[in-house]
Amino acid sequence: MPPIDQTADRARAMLDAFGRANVMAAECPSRALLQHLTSRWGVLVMAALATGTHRFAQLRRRIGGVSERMLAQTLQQLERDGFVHRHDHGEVPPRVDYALTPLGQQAAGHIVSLVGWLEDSLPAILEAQAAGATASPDRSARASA
Amino acid sequence: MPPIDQTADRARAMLDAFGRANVMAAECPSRALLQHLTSRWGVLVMAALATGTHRFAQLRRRIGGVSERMLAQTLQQLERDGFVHRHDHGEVPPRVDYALTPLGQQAAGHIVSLVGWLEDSLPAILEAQAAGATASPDRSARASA
DNA sequence: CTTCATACTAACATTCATGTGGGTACTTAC
DNA sequence: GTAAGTACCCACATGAATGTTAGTATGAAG
Repeated sequence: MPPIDQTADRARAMLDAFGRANVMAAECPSRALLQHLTSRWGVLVMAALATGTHRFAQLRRRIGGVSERMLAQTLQQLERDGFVHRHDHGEVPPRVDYALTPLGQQAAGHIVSLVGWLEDSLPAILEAQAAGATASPDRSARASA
Repeated sequence: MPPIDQTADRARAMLDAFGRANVMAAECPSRALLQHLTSRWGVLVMAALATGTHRFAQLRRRIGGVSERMLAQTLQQLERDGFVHRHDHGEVPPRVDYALTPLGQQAAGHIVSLVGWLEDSLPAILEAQAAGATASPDRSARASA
């Protein structure tokens, strides 16, 4: 094997830094965006908002396990990225609505399809895990040899 | 507003814990799976493997910024979950191939569509961010009032 | 009058994720 | 002989992520 492989990989990363976005390149802005969308709470917020406008407390109840701090932080992040729109009614007691922007709706579409697939396939996945677990006794093969 | 809203939210989470998977429920197994798939390196590994079988070092070069430790850890996680298949040729020097399982291919499909959309939409997203940043001078509205 | 709810922020504590450096057993290239 | 490549693991250290608690101004419900 010539070093062509390695060189090609590096060249590809370089090229993409220019004209086209590439999440595989660490410095590409798309990498950060992806991480926000796929962050622990980011995915769930996007999925929740995909079903329509929500208020803060409503999201908090909907998404099991989020703390106020994390929800607020995640929403701000997604707002900065342009995926979520925040509408403050300026009333008191506070009333704020969160909704997806057009871009957010597109992103959310892909996210819900992943999440939906996961939920639908859970049984199959758990089966596969169980089957795989019993069929992999070669974990210590190297140590014993 | 009656407390029906809150009760309904809780009831929904409870219900889903039984028959149907729901990522919104913190204890649902699907939540953990989702986090593995959408983890910092998990998404990228899945996306990389979606283009075919790779060797360890090949993945490491492809995915900008991964350390060996994280790549190994991520691959093991995905293998345990049943999304990735590891084939050790048992040769020396070591030679190990990583590929997606059928389930992994399905999951990867959704992931690449998200990633692909992100890469294609990056310009539009950056524009939206810039536009939104200039149009939101009401950050200190509450403090000044 | 007390409590709860709203939508947060700030400070502090902690846990988890991640990076770093070193090591293994062996082969190939220089 | 020396350096590099392979596919990792282990111990240690650090930083980022997350949780916890307290607090704000106000209205509605009990």
